[in-house]
Amino acid sequence: MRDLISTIKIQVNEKIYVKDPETSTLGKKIIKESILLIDDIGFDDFTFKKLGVKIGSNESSIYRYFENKHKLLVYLSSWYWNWMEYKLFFATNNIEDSFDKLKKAIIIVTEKIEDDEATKHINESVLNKIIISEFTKTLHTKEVDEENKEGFFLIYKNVINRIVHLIIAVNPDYPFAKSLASNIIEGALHQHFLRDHLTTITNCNENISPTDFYINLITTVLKK
Amino acid sequence: MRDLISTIKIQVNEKIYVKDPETSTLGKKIIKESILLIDDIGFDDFTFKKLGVKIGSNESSIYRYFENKHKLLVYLSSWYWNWMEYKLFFATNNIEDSFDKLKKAIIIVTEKIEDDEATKHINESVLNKIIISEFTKTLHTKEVDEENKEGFFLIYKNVINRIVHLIIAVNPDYPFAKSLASNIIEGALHQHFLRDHLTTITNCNENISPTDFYINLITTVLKK
DNA sequence: GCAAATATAATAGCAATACTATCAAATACA
DNA sequence: TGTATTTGATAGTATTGCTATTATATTTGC
Repeated sequence: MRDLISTIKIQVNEKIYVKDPETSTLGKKIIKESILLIDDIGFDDFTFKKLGVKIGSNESSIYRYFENKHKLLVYLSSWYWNWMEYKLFFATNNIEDSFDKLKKAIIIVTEKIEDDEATKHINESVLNKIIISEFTKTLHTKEVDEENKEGFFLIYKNVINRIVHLIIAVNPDYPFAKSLASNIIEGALHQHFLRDHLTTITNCNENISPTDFYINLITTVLKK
Repeated sequence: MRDLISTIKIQVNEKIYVKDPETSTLGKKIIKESILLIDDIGFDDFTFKKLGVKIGSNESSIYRYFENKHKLLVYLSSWYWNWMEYKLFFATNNIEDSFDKLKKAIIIVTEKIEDDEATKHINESVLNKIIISEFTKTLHTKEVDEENKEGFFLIYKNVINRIVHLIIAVNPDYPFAKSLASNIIEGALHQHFLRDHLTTITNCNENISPTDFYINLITTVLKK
């Protein structure tokens, strides 16, 4: 799987960037270092000027790759969910039993991420931290409907739809497969966030993981 | 209940504001019109300058009530969750059966909000729309840990804890009461958001509500 | 009813943000 | 080697997110 991911190019909607950052060393540097800088100072305080200083490049050069920092975050998110979809595919591909398959998928989308060494310019572990704390901001804008029409969130929706199909395979009579799937994806990020910051309103800690919570949830909810 | 709410003053942590907006007409105007303006143009584009123009007041006058727009949003959120807690209390107070009580509570926190005419300077229906699209931004900042220590999110956590107690009353053996409660509160906002913007990844629409989804969820999850 | 206290408005100003434009220098590539 | 493309450097603009100061209302306490 590691080798497969390193050869398959992660596809991101072309409208998200001005120039594809995968096509140059500066572009890859922008991706790599923006992940570290956003993790470090937070997306709200992140600017292209600061990123320029960090990578020893000019602000205006970064604008040649991304219109603004919002689009960069949408790009990083798309990259993350695309990578997640590959992981899902390879991890569940050879499982026969539909419930085991769903279970494996839930583990993949809710677990804490370790760095995948196959992608040298992206640290998935740090990217996962960004997704936990910043992903919601890609959706919660006044432009969400336009951007949705442009296909900015297609990859994210693909991941959810993959889970939807697995849920239906387990229990075709369950009437809320889509809501359950979107709830688990969003909810897992939220439980990770609560574990890190608002510890009194989650059961998740060093011993109990969001994965435990959601595996228990689907087991009872989809029981026939 | 309507009368009770109009007499009980909604309490908000004093550290959130510079001067209590409930103590003056300008303060109340700031609250009332900021809700409408944030709903109109979105929190990201909202500025004190624009609000000043809208209420025919000076930017600097608004700064005497709130340090910045983030604090104003935290204030509006606190007000909302405090109001929600009153609603929860009065709606569940006289119910004996623990499951009916929980069910009623879930209806209250997940349903679409109509304006409560008892509070003249706050349109709860519009405030609910803001909470759906902007509440997550109060938490997802680099300052979340400090602000949590200062008690900025106490009222929000109170609402969740109230649900936690109701869950435990229904099934004391269920091991994820806190995660379930925080998932439902956050998840319901998210399902409302998806219904409005990303309709393909939710079952919620004009006929099926987030309430239906979560009532079904607790019914199966907490079954003994 | 008047003085004192307080609240609000008006204006100015400053540093940072979020860009755009232009031109020069470096690099790639044919 | 010449040309195209990419990057860097510099400058500039409108807006944001404030703070400070002073003037003018408005409230209140006696």
